[in-house]
Amino acid sequence: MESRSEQILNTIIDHYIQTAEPVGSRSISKKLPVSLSAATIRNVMSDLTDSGFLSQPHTSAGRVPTDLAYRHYVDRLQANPTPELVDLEAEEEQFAELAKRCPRLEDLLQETANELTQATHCVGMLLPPRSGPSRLKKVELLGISQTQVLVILVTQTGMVKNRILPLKECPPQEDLDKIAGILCGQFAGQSIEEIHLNFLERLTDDAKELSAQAIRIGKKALEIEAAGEVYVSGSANLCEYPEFFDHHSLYKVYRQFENKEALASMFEALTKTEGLHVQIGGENRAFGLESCSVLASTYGTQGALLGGIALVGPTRIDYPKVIEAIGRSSRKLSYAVNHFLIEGR
Amino acid sequence: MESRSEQILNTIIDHYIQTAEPVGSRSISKKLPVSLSAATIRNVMSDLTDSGFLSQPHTSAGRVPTDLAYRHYVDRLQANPTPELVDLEAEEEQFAELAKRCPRLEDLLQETANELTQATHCVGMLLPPRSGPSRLKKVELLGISQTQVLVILVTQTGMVKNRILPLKECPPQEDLDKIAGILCGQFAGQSIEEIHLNFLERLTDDAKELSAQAIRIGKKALEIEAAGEVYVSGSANLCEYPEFFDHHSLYKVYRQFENKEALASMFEALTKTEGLHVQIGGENRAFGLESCSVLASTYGTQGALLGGIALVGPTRIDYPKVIEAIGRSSRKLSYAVNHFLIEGR
DNA sequence: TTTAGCACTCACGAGCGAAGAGTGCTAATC
DNA sequence: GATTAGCACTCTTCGCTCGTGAGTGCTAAA
Repeated sequence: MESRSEQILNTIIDHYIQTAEPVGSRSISKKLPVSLSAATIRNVMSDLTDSGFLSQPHTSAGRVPTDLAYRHYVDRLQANPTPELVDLEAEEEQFAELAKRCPRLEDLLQETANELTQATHCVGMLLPPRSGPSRLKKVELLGISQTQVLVILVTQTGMVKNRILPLKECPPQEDLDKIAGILCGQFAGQSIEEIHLNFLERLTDDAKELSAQAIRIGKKALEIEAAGEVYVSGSANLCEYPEFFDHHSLYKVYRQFENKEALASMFEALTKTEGLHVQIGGENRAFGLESCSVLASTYGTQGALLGGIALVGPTRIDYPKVIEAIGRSSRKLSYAVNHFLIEGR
Repeated sequence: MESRSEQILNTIIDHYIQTAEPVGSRSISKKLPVSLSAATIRNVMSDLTDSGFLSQPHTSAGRVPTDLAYRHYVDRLQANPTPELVDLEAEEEQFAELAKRCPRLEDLLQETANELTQATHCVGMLLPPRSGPSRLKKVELLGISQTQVLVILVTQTGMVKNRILPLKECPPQEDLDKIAGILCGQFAGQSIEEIHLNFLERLTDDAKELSAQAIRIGKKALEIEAAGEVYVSGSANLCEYPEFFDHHSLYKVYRQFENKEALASMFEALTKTEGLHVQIGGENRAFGLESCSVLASTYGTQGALLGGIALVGPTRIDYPKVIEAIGRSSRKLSYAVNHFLIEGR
């Protein structure tokens, strides 16, 4: 793809992102820095249509970028990132301000997601950091009925996870306390994930004190619960986009937003590797969001708390702006997670 | 208001609920059990319009019920409740099934809300039971940094609440354990609300052991956190209703659904007294939902866990059906809460 | 290779008229 | 006096036509 047609394509995309209307050759001719007649642009546009970068709603209308065009546009954007004017000091200050307002990590995460959706007019999604890699601080076992034990795990970052374990018969509270004590003594300071993987191997020296049932309870207690909740914010924003004025397409998207399994699997796919991931239109078919673009970024660091943040909008999203915004938020969240890690040590 | 015009009004409402189209005199004449000509119906409809029960989109169109009409309709519905064919045994069985699937109270609540939204095509809202009235089982204090204490409260119903307490200086863990131990010893089995109200009076005999700071921590630890999260489910359902095809009205409503403060204050207003509450159209202006009807019911019992469940739909909602559905759900949730109370004792 | 010119296409909006649903009023009927 | 039939009237809706204009594709000249 030679440079001139690429330039024209990008101009078309920019224009379409602003107006949401099919773009004609004349408006591009006026907008281009080099002087080219509308006829020339038309020839190029015709070629671009043939190669699948543009499409026409009808024969005599202007052109609309296809998913492929956006793909190209975003790839170029990511290959030549604009030198971001990041004022790290100012950011850190802002963050300190935020951290003061939100004593709990969860609140801070939500607050950040809310800010992001307001700034971008997209729908924000937040995957809280997985507790797996964070280190155990305390285990508590409480019998709450003849057949149920309440397990409370506290991590060194101050996260509290709890679930109820169904049992055939619940041992007396003293035994539960003893099991919890042994688990704590042996595993505090280790990552929950690791403990769980090698539970039996690690549990050797004090194991004789424990009955088979106790070992079973201990092992179950440390099971990491299913992938966390996805927090969705700003879903009303989608109503503003002309591409979703049609209530049926809106319905389809909103349905997906309630399909927590789909969202979780989306995040799983998008946070496999660190950094920013952009998925455009049809690339999201697996998650039922083929009319949307999804931009996702990880935050935190591998091995520590790793979470994900994503923005969902129409494919005609303002990629440069949104990419910058999500970058800033992801830095903010990384600060936050580190902050809580250090403070929580 | 004499009986005949009331009958006609109710028939109009029923018809409008089904079709969402202005109702004409002829269709009512055909639908009424007694035989009346369209002209007669017209006279009555004209009177009803004068007294504010009906309105006309334009002069030559049929009539549409006003909020006042729905108010009448619902009041009559609640005054003469249809003898519900409630098969309590079957319900209890269904509930047992559900309880088996959802070991945690929270999951059960959400699952029930989801079922309800699917059955009614409304938006469901759930206010989890307030923890205030439930009895304390355990208090845990964990220092997680130089200036922060993590407070974990466990109730006898197996609810775990946690928050981080900012402090000038965090005492050593042994002191925290001691404080927690004393709190537990003195207050276990009492309702959190009560403890908090009379904290100082109740804390006498062991108080000498505690420093001023410890007492302050203890008091703060038992503070009931702000009104809980409201869980919203099925918001996509609104897209299906013709009254929300206009994207702007949809936007307004969805905005409100994200305004958690408004929702919380709505629940506060609607769960002040036990039982079912119906708020129609303009009656919801304070919560920004003047284009909707809200049906809310409490569940659980005063003094135990009291929560709320609500359905939001267009004012043209199928009141009889939805009232029955919410009644069933509220019974189910009350079972659940009792179940968890008894099991958790 | 680029550009000017031109014929052609097609959505969009305005304007118009017929159809139809529904009303309000009046006069006749029970 | 209530009810009803009849009728004129209103107003939306739908389909139709037609002009407009944005935009295209093609061709021939620069």
